[in-house]
Amino acid sequence: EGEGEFSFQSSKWTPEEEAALKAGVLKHGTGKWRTILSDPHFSSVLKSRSNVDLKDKWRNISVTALWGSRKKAKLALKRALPPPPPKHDDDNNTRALTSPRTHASKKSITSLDKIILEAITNLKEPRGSDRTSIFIYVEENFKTPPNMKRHVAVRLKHLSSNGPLVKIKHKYRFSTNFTSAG
Amino acid sequence: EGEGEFSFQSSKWTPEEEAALKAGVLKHGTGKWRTILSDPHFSSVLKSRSNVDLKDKWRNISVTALWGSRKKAKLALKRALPPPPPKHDDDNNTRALTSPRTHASKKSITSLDKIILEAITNLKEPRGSDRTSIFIYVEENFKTPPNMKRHVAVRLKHLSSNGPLVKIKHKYRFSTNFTSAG
DNA sequence: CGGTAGGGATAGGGTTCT
DNA sequence: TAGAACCCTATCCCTACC
Repeated sequence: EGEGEFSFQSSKWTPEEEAALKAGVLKHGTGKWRTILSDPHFSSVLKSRSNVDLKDKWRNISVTALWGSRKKAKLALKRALPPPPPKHDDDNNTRALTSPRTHASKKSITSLDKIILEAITNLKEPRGSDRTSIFIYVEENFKTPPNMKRHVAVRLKHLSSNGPLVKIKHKYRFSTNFTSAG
Repeated sequence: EGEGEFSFQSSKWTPEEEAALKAGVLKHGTGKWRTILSDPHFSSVLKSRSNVDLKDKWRNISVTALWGSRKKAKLALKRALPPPPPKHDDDNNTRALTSPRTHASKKSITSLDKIILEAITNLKEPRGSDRTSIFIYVEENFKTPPNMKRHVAVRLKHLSSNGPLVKIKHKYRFSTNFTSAG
């Protein structure tokens, strides 16, 4: 077909299909797309989908689930960092789906408190940064032990109770942000 | 708090770049953004643009130059269909009945006059809908033959001269809108 | 080319900036 | 309000690999 003029077949996933996919992954595991499709329990709902469709959709679901809290932090990071080099052709959307740059350049943690201050400074959020943004910043920029969040939370509490940080309570939000006192 | 922020170089498209884009579309067709970028004939001029940039720019060009009122029609459509259906699908063929936006669900044309009236009704434009809005509505919601516009124009003329439609002439515009008489 | 993984491309809705 | 540039997400495509 040489034309293809106005023919799309963009078929959005229905909630039913998505539920079937999730159930299928629960039952058969990820990476078993053809198996899920062949399962008579899901095949009726998913009959218009291919195994590749399932794989792609599962990827999307996973990515967006991961991002719930990351998105805000990433946006803040983006704001805080100077504009990237003169926009080359790999500067399109696809990078968002891959791992954030290279983790090879992460520094080792030396002083957690200094790192926290660095995060808040670099995030440059006008109304301070909340815990999650700080977590993400640290995670993205340093080699972190598995219990980093707890350590950071402890230090945040300490730094704000008798240190250089100030807690900001918002009228319209439930989260508490942190900012420098000085 | 006025911090000297980071100005993003809003790289405006130069006439050369725009010409290269148009030539590229002529040569490779729309939707071949990466191909256009890879074409040595255009890559030098467009080297600071991404495939997504090309797509976006082409959309801007098309909206303003070719289809001035396509946007208006789309906005009207959006206005007209605000409450996405209460999610109420039959078991027969969910995909065909949901999401009027998917082109896969276009109905076959049976009665053009009825379709025209449906368009005007659903577009819900307070001052009636002009030809182009109606064209777009039909194009978006039905499988159309290539000469749909001419057919619709003929029926519009007929329906307004001795039918249920009323032509509205505007003081400040040159276009003529149509609305139901009843 | 049967199936999967992952990079990549595209369309279209949104957002930001002016 | 509008237009241009740009961002975000969902979907689909391509290729390497086994």
